[in-house]
Amino acid sequence: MANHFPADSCFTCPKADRFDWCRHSLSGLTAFDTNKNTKLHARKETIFQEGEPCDGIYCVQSGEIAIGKSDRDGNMVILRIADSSSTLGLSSFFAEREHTTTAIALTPTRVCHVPRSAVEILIARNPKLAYSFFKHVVAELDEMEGLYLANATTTVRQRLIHLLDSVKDRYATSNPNTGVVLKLPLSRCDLASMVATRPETISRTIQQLRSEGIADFREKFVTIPDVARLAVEARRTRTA
Amino acid sequence: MANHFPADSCFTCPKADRFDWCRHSLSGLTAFDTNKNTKLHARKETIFQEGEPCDGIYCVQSGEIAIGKSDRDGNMVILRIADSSSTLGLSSFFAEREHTTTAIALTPTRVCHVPRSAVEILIARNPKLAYSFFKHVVAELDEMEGLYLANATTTVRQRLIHLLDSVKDRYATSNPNTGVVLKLPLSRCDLASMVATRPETISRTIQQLRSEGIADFREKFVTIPDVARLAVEARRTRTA
DNA sequence: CGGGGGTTTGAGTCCGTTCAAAATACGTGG
DNA sequence: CCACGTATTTTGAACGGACTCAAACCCCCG
Repeated sequence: MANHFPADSCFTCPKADRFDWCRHSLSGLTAFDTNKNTKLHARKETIFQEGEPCDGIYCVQSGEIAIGKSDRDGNMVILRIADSSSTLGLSSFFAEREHTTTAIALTPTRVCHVPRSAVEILIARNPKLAYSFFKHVVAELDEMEGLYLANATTTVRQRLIHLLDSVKDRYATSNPNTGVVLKLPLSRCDLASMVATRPETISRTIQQLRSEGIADFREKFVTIPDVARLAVEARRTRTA
Repeated sequence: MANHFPADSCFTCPKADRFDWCRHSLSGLTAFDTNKNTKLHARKETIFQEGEPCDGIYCVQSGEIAIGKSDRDGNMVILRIADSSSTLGLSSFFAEREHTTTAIALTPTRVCHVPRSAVEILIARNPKLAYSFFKHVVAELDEMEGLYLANATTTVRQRLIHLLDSVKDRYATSNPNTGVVLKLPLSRCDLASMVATRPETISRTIQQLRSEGIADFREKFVTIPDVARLAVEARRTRTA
């Protein structure tokens, strides 16, 4: 499982620009350092799971993490993707209850776990921090409401295109004259979970997008000849 | 449109037990009273709308309100229903941006609008209040994640049954030996929006539930012979 | 009594699912 | 570094749930 080793110090946080909320709370960081816990997770490893008690928050230093939720039959959907700019577990932390989602590493990942007590100390010293966290959660709520709506009113093709559009900046590798090339940390199954459909359907939809000249999937690389077209195509229902 | 009249005083709030966050903040209520704005909305009236600037929060004193979101083509889904125990607009308020959802009265409704300045004063006097609000938003996020999952993995029939199950306490009118009777403030169109489908499908599903003896819809009244069965049936895919 | 919105019913179609098999990628050990 | 076994992905065919469009129906209100 996860690789344990001496915790990183917040004062030498490998994340160059730290976390948005962290930048403004440097004075309280010593509380963090005394209790922190840094772990390395391999691909597919679980960082935390639905139903597990939540005893703090997670700072993602590097890697890509899928945040998902599954029902009793084992069906799983990916709600969002967290990366090195993310802080995980905020909602469960503030609700003071078990995790309601599951976090799984999509790539090798380095994560700091900060226990409840340390977070509370930090907030006590800097009350505005709570607002910063609050805004994170609000953004997630807004995101979820949008996802829910999109899922109810669009086709798989539209959702997949929209997904590409929404991650095009995050995963762009190069921009030669052939168009933008994305390197997705997602398998076809992951893509399926993200647009709430089945792998078979994703496969077929990918073929369709290729034939339409919208996006060309090769392994985990996606070539998009005309990025601007994504936004347009995301609204079209008919294949025409 | 909405019926304006002198604002209610928080000190004589018609809501007997006040709001959970309000109960603990009585000392700051004078700030509210100076600026508040009480409105009466008729059925189908809009209380606030997506894109509108958010300049405070709303306390629902009485009535039922649909919180929805719609896309550019006018498709609308109902995300949740607010009633007299609800405070509206918290997420937009704390995100400090326009409303991302629309609130429409399902029944005649009495709502107090509390401007931003007043809320801020109240929070300043009682910082714990922010946590109370925070928890509200977290609960909504959790709810949305669950809805999203359910929508992706269940049929309309399952979702409708689950909906009945989840509102059975809120709308129960009587409990004669014929079973529980609910009085829903929802039209068939509203039901459709709540389970993310079309009115026609709701109509057909209702027929199905009647023939299965699960729920009998008559106008806005729903008779449920065996409430315990709802939870069971909500998991069954096959009609068998 | 005559609209008119909401609801129901019907028929046909489509998108996405399901199940099954073939093809391809991938990791692991020799 | 290659060969093999496993997992993932693709392809195919058939099915089914929900949508669409359209018409009939019904109830409420004026």
